Amino acid sequence: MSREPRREQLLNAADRVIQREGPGASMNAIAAEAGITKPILYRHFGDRNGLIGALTERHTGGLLAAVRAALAEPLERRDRVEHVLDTYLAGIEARPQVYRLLTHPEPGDPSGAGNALAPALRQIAEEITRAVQNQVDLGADRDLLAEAWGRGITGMVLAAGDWWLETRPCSRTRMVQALADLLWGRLAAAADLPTAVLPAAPVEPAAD
Amino acid sequence: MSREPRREQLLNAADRVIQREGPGASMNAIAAEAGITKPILYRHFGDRNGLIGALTERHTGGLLAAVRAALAEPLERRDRVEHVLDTYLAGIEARPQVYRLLTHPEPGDPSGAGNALAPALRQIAEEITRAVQNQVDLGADRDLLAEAWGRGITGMVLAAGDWWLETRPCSRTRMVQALADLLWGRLAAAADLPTAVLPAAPVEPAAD
DNA sequence: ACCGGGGTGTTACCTCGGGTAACATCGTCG
DNA sequence: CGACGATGTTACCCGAGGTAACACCCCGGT
Repeated sequence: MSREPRREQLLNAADRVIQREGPGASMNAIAAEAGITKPILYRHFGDRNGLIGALTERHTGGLLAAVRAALAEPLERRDRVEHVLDTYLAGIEARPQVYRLLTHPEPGDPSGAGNALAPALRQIAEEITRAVQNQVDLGADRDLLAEAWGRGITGMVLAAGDWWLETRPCSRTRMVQALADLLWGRLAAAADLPTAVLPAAPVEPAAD
Repeated sequence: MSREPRREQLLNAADRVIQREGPGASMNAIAAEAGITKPILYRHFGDRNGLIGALTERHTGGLLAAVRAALAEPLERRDRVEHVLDTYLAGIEARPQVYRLLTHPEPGDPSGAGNALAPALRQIAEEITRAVQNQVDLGADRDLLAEAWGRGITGMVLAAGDWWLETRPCSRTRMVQALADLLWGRLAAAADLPTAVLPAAPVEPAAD
């Protein structure tokens, strides 16, 4: 029997323990869950990043495909955007731990790190960029705008989605509306409030 | 002489080594830079989080105050938004390593982690939320919208800012324009491109 | 029947980073 | 002087990533 099936088993085990302990689960823990010891893991995946990477790719497919499909949906643009937002939120809602892994990988490599967007999210950002480039007429600046917006929208949904998952301030559809409204320029369209000037916000050091 | 001055010296040393090696610099390295050994650091800051926290608070002040000031600027709303965006980008541009520390802390604590926004950024998000609540008339939903938007905008700028810092695809002012345009509903306003339907994007596994 | 290779697995170890214990020193205050 | 509180030290513990060396087991070839 080739290595593939065992690899799958190991990934399943890793999946379970991460589901249970969140990312950051130790290699020992994963090995134990699989009923084996560390060196086997390392034989199969090289190092921790390899394991996480494999695990990631496995789940990225689903989310990415869902988002891609949503981006290609033959809807009015606003509806399409809402559909994409809802798809993402539904994804992170369904399996928080897994998507935490996708969206908040342990830093680990100090090499090219410093990126707010994990690989899976970078793929989503690229998907959005491509969609914008292909679907929206943005004139001469379109490449720059599409790239910046792809990253920006992804980061926006990531941060807002995290907050939503944590605090559950409202239903998913309401959240989708809120974000779509933001992207739809409601910030620009809304009227000023009467007292636009306020008496200087309190400056407490915020003992975090 | 009380502990405060020494604390400052130690923080300065930590600052230097982080400037040089990025976040993730080891306590040993920091101690060495300060010309001392680890236990002293621990006496002063308790643990690594304590040190990083102190370091963070030290720099958070500047960025936060700048953003807060920009948010309170008596400008047209669009100009104010641009001003805030520019302030943030200027900040991360000026001292990338420092702001990497503020914006991408090592996870460390597996407790309430899972948040896309570091403490410093959460403060900025709150600042934005407050500004939106106080300045923009959003009707009944205003609390929810303001909170969601605060997080969302912060995440957007974080992700886009990281990308911009890394690849420098354009000038800062251009980047500010791109993001302000996004927030201003240009995505909604732009016309469709002729061939809105495309021949299914290639589905390569993306050997990341 | 023998042997070798490629899979399985093991124990035991290394390194490095966070964190601590125990001890030594210096200056100041009563 | 003595005591206290800060300074500093060496030496250690622990956990996690990662590796070396060895053992087993099956299967196919000669």
